[in-house]
Amino acid sequence: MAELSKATGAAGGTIFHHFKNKEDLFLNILENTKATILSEFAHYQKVRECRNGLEMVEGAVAFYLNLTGTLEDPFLLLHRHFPYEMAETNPVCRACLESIYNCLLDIFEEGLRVGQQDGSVQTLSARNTAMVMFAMVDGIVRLNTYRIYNAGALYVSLMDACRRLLTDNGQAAR
Amino acid sequence: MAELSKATGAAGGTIFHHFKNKEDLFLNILENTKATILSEFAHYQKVRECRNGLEMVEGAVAFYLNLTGTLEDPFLLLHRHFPYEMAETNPVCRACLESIYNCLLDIFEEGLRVGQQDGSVQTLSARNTAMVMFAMVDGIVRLNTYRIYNAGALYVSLMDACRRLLTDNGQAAR
DNA sequence: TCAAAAACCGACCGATCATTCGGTCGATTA
DNA sequence: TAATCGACCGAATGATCGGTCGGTTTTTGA
Repeated sequence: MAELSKATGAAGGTIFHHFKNKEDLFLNILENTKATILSEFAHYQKVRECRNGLEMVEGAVAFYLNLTGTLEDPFLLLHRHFPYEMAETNPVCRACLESIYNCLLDIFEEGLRVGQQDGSVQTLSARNTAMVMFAMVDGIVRLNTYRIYNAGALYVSLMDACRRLLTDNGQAAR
Repeated sequence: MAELSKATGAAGGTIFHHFKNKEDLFLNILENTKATILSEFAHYQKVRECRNGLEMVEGAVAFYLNLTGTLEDPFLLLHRHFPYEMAETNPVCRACLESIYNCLLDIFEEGLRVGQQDGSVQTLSARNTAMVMFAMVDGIVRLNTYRIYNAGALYVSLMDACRRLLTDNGQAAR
C-alpha cells in the first residue's frame, strides 16, 4: 500500500476512500486486466488476416506472445500464485480468471475448429488441443519472464512446434 | 513462521537457532528440493526401460507428470513467483534453480538426442525442442494445480501432442 | 453565491511480523 | 563432581502492515 501510495501520489487514507480494502482493490485491478485483455482480443479479431484455420492458430500464438510483451505487468499478475489462491474462496475472482482464460483459449480453439473445417488442421478435440497449445505458449512466456532461459531464442522452435502439432507433416500447404 | 512453528512443534525462537533468518531457511528448503528432484531423476534413470529415443522422451513426460504428483509441495514452491524474484539478487538461489531446471530439461534433451541417432525422432535443435516440450508439460501441470481446468483429462491429448512434435506423422514406429 | 457532498490528507491504531534474548535443561567432557 | 555445551523455550522487541478517523480542501449544482 505504501508503494502504491507513493506511485500514485495519493495519501494512504485516500486509497481506502476509493476501495473498501486491499481485496477490493485487487479485484478491481483484476477486472481491469480482464477488460484490457478482452478488448485487445476484440481488436485483434477485427484486424487479423488469415486464409485458413492454420494461419488463424499461428496468428493466435503470435498475438499471445505479443500481448504478454505489451501487457507485461498484467501477465505478471496472472503468473503469480496469489490470484488462484484467492479464487478458491472468492467466486468473483474465480469468475474473472475463468473469463480471461476462456478468452485466451477461445482464440486458439476458434482457429482449430476453422482449420478442421477447411482441412488445414488435423486434431481430435479442439478444446483439448487448444489447452495443450496454450500451455505450451504460456510455458515459454514464463521461462522468459522468470529469466531462467531467454525464450526470445525459442520463438522459431515454438512456431515450428505449433505447426507440427496441427498438421500431419509439419509442412502445411500455405 | 508461526505456521511453521505450530507444524513442527518447535518454539518460535528454536527455528532461528537452526537457521540464520527466513532467507537462509528458504534456501535450505530449496536446496532440499533440488536434492530430492535430482535423486528422483537418478533413480528413474536406473529403472527406466525404453527401446528408442522416442520412448525415452515419452517416459520423460510420464516421469515429470508423476513427479509433480508425488512431490506436490516442492513443485508448488517452484511454481510460485518468489524464488525467481529472489534469484535476481541471490546467486545461490539462482544457481539452485538453474540446477533444477537443467536436470529437468536434460531428461527431455537426452531422449531427443538418442532419438535423433536411432531415427525415432525428427527435430532440429534438441535443446530448444526440449525447452518447448518442457514448457508444454509444465504448463499443463500448472493449469491443473491452479484448478482452472482439470488437466487430468488432458493427459491423452498431451501425450498425443508430444508424439506429433517428435515424429513426422505422429505415428512413430513403436 | 454558498452549502452540501465528495475527495483528500496524514496522524494514528491495533495486529502481526521476523527476530532477539535471557534463561532452562539434559548430555558430554574434564 | 564441576564445567561446558548445544538444543530449546517463550516472552519481549521494534518495525511494518492494513485500515480508521477527524479535519481540511475541492467540486458540484441549485
